[in-house]
Amino acid sequence: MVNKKDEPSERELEILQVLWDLEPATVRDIHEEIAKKNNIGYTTTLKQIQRMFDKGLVSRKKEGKSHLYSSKIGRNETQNNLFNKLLNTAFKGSAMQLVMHALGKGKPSKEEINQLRELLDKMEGGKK
Amino acid sequence: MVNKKDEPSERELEILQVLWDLEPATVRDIHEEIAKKNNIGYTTTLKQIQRMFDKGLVSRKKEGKSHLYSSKIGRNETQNNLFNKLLNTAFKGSAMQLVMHALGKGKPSKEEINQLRELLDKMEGGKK
DNA sequence: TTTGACATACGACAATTGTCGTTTATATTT
DNA sequence: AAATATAAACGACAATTGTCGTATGTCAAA
Repeated sequence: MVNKKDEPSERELEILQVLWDLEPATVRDIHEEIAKKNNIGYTTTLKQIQRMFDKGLVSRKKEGKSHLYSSKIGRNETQNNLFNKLLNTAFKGSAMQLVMHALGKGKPSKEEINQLRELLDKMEGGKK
Repeated sequence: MVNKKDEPSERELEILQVLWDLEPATVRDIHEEIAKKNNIGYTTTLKQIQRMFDKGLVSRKKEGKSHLYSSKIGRNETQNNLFNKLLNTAFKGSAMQLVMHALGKGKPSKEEINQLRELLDKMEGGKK
């Protein structure tokens, strides 16, 4: 079981996001959240979640007549995977370039800028 | 009618990367580059590129018996799209969080750190 | 001009994804 | 218990993607 490379699809990602905030949650919970931004039916969400269960992306536990779902992969782990993918596919592996890009886009507040400076200081300190 | 999104697929991205470096390039050129990392046949790459042409992702021009392809979307534009997607799907829109993440991963050299400091200074300046 | 060697065109097929409609099971309310 | 409301299970279907195999077109050497 080396590289299972189980990347969640677009919609699965959306569901995971909701789950990370609400878990454990019912399909209804999740669907209502998803439906705020997407005009899709309940059974569509249900199906997606069931497939995610089949794939092992989420776990569940019976509760009354419904199920309570939880994610089996963490937000952080997923961030890592997706980040690395982006890094390698579009930024040729240059994290610096990505950082620059990110800074260029999001306009950090003064506070955040200082926060970043601190981080830089810390990095420099702990190195060499 | 499932999805009419205009984002390159995984393999298409790979092809675009090669194109951005080599364009204009023949299918053979591209394939040989792709084949260094993937064990796939020539016609597979050809098919992908043809589909990309049909979708308008690349342009081409006849040259002898083959075609010379060029990308119709830029590297930067694509970086932007993918970056934004990542930002919104996995990082809840927090560019700062993403920056931190990136810094945590790719150990910047001292020079790069200083380069970043400069960028921060500049940003702060232009922000009153 | 016939023959290779390539390039493109075309069509197929399985897996994945997004989306539903329909049926079945189960809890809740009369 | 019968009726009602919900949730889950199933099964379909079309589009997309990754992968090829085969057929066809074409340029250039024998």
